[in-house]
Amino acid sequence: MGKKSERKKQFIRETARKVFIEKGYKNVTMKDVVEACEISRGGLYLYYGSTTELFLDVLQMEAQDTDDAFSEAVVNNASPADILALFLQEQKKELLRKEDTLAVATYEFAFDREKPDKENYLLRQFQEAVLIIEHLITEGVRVGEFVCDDPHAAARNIMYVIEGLKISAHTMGVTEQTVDEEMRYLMQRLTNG
Amino acid sequence: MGKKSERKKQFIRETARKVFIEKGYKNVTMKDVVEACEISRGGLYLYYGSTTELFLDVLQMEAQDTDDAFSEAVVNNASPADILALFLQEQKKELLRKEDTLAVATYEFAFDREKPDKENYLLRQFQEAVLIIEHLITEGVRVGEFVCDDPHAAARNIMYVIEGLKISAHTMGVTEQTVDEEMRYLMQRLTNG
Amino acid sequence: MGKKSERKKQFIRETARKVFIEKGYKNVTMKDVVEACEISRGGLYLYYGSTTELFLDVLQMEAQDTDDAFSEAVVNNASPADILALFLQEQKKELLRKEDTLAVATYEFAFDREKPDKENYLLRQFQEAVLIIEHLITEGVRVGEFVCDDPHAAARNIMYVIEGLKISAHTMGVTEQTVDEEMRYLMQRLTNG
Amino acid sequence: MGKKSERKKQFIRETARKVFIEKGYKNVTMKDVVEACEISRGGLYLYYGSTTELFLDVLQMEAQDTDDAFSEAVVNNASPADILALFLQEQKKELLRKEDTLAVATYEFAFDREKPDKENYLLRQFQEAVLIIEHLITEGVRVGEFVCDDPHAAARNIMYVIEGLKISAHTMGVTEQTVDEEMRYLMQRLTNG
DNA sequence: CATGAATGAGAGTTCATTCAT
DNA sequence: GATGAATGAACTCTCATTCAT
Repeated sequence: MGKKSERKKQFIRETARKVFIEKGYKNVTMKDVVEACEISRGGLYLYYGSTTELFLDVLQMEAQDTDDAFSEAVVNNASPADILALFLQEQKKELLRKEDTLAVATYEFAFDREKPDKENYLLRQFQEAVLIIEHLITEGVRVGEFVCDDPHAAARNIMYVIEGLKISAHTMGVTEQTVDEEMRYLMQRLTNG
Repeated sequence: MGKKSERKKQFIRETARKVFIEKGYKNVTMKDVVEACEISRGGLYLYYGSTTELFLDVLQMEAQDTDDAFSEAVVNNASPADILALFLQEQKKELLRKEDTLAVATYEFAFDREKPDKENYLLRQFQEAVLIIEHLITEGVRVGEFVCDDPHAAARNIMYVIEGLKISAHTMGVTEQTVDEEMRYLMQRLTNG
Repeated sequence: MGKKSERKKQFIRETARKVFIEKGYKNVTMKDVVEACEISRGGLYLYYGSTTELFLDVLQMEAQDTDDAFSEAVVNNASPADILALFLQEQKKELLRKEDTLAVATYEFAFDREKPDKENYLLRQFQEAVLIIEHLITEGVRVGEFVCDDPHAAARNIMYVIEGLKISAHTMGVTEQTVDEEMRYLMQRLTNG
Repeated sequence: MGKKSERKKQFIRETARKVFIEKGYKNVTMKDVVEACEISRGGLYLYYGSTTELFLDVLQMEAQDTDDAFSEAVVNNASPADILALFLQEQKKELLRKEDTLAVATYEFAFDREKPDKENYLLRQFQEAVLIIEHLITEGVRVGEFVCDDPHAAARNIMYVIEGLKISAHTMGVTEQTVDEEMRYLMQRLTNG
């Protein structure tokens, strides 16, 4: 595949991303993508054989972008507590974003029984986040900002709360106030001891 | 619809429940249900006009059963800490049950745009659970079993952790050990102060 | 079939008549009739095996009623011109009645290829009307009210105009004024010579 | 849709026309058309979304062809009386054609409630015909062929007779002799005065 | 590479008709 | 007689996928 094709593939991927954001995963048909891209049916099949294949590629692209975001955050020279607060703010923003998020599509994809489960994107994201938080807590404890017996357990618990908030945001709804309160709750536990 | 057909409706509902457990929500077609029930195409439509209608009814049945389970638990004369521990054990059991759970179907249903959103089943379940836990914590504080400034916030946090564990169980997987650790973590916070 | 059944059959027939008026012939299903009558599916089949059978019976009932109307009109002792004018007024009223008419259903029925063409209701109605008009014209000529070479041809022509107005009323629409003008046109030809 | 598919659309339209002629309007299903065209189910939907859409297109095609026929007739240099006689002959031929006519389907279509009533095809045809006849009569009066006080009324009356004959032909049947007699009757009135 | 017409499988839905009660 | 649950045939419509150009 030459340079030109790669650009087209990228165009399809990005357009499909919007479609997945709008309609979730299971509701998206190849026809939807064809129409959104304004290309021919056969043209799409040259690049992707199914919506699953497409979504996997979208997900991978997403992962790269997210990794970059993470990196940026960590590169900051701020104190561990500040970075963690920043991280939670990021999560909050993501949580409350109703439009323009792949969250629902990603959940639906994860639910899908007959997908090629090459690697679990959600798991990797989760584990990476736990590692980062754990690291921050450890650092925080070291510099006296945090009090915590078991940084790993604390980090994992934070992530489960965030997961709980995320799924709740998309199923039953959460208010900004609720998220704020939960985030504060998480921080207090680390600072209060 | 007489007595006889009410029994049949129940039969369909229960059979469909198994189908939803097995295939989720979006993957289930009226044909699937027809085949599982071994009735005729038209026969099913006599009772339910769509899988959505069916799922709503399954959900309602589920809610009734669950309510009963809740009641039983609370009726016990055990101490608040014991009841909460029991409750968490129930949640754990539910969490780890991979087969025989409507969890995924329920999530998928909640994601569905264009469903008649009469009342949010998940939200109600969540709020009821928060109330119960809050009550238990308050009681626990009163009898000196728990230490807690803000029982409502604590209760809600517990439920978000459980939600996080639940969705994680169905997307990235959680081990029994992890659940145990999280549950212990939650209890400790209430007892340690 | 006893007295009671005959009454029920009549009830069905009359209810079905309303349904045919409302929905035409082809659009009416046995289900529609069952629902309109508020009887059971099987119950309807005890009396009528199909909508065709039902419509034939409705038509026959209609014919009887219409015959009575005709008789009344003719029994009058008025002059032939008066009776003919009266007849045309009746036709006008029928023509302009948009609701409460079986006209469309009757046409649709006549179009139906696979009906048992026992006897052509429309043809009989038409021929009877021609006979009556012809008779009136002959009488009118005799008493010097009308001038007409060929009463049969004139009568038939009048009926074709009326048929033309009737079908037009239900396909393209006709105004009361148009009908009036046509009716006057028909009468003038008989009186002007 | 390129050139090639326009040809196919035309093929479908023409094939469907035959189906409508044979079975009327309401009896025709998409399946019937698919089978007549010997194409796939989905293939038909590529061109037409419903039998209604199809029929509207058939009707429009028909209108074009008819318009051409009209034009030809009028272009003739014959006398008004000759042209009118020719017109009536055309109508007679159309009237008596039992096979190969869309008349019944067109009536059924006109009866259909819930159709998109963009423009009333029958009405337009009727009004155009009235205009032409009126013009012919006026010309005929001018050149001394016809005697007529009110050409518009006469023209409209002629059309109602023809409508009456047409609907009668398809509901109760008319003989060629009857049509001839009616046509002669119409001409005589214009020539006799 | 790209197109888009074509296919056919399959889901949804409605009803005429039957039959056990 | 009467009921209404049950069946199955028939239709509508949508897409994934292929293939000739």
